[in-house]
Amino acid sequence: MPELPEVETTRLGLLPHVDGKRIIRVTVRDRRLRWPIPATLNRTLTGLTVQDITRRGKYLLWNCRDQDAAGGYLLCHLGMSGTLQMCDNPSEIGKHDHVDISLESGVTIRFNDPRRFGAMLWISGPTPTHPLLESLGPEPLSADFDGGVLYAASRGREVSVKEFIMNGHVVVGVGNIYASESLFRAQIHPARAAGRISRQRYDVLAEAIRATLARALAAGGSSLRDYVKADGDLGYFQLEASVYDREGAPCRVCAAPIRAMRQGQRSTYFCARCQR
DNA sequence: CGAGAGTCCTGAAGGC
DNA sequence: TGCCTTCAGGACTCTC
Repeated sequence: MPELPEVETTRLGLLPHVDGKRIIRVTVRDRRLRWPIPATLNRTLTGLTVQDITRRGKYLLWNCRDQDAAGGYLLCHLGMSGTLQMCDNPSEIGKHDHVDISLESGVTIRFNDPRRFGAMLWISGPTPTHPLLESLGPEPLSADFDGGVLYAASRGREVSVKEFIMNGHVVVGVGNIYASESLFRAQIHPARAAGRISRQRYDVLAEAIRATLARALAAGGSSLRDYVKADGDLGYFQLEASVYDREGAPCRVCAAPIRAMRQGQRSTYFCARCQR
């Protein structure tokens, strides 16, 4: 379940292997993802050089150009089970190996996605303009993100603060795990209505989100199950969760049992004593 | 516009 | 051992 730190870790892992390299072939074995992979992807990408990979939220954007700077962006989303990694043995095809991107250097990058919640789309043109990217909120680790942003966006909203911060139109990259962890750090009860939280508390929450994501990023991306880094090493990091998946276990601060509940079809974990 | 539910999918885990 | 059910999760899409 890649969250933002895992996506960023993937980006950083791939970059040195693809930056400035020419694509010689794209093999699409199974077009079925969140949306169908464009049938023309191989024809579109072959011959282009990867100029850069950037990230917007959990979307990776491969800037691919020819010598006249024509081209566009390959948009990738890992969904919840997708991996983009260096492929040591491209002749060995495994289950759910959807796409191979072969570079002139001999490197092959493989996209595998068992649950097919991921995406691989093509954006033609000089800028990464796409409906999926249009109304996204700020990057949580950028200077554009602070308590003021959360406060302003939350006025009049009855939705719970936990669902609010998971909304990509409010702030990008806060998934289910880090939403619970950030709220614990900020000592805010996850069921509290977003519109009834003070500016001061949003300052604390914004900092908690930033710190939680930055810590996970520094640890090399986290996952609790099946995440694998771009270079193929297991991305498990034993950065311990404060509340996530710890129902019944003692709060690391006050020892009260961690509680679980459902919010918007998602599991939430919290300490009823620490979080108000 | 906001809120809430539905949807896609596979694999792991739990119950019997 | 094996089948069946449930759950997990990102985020778009639909309905009210």
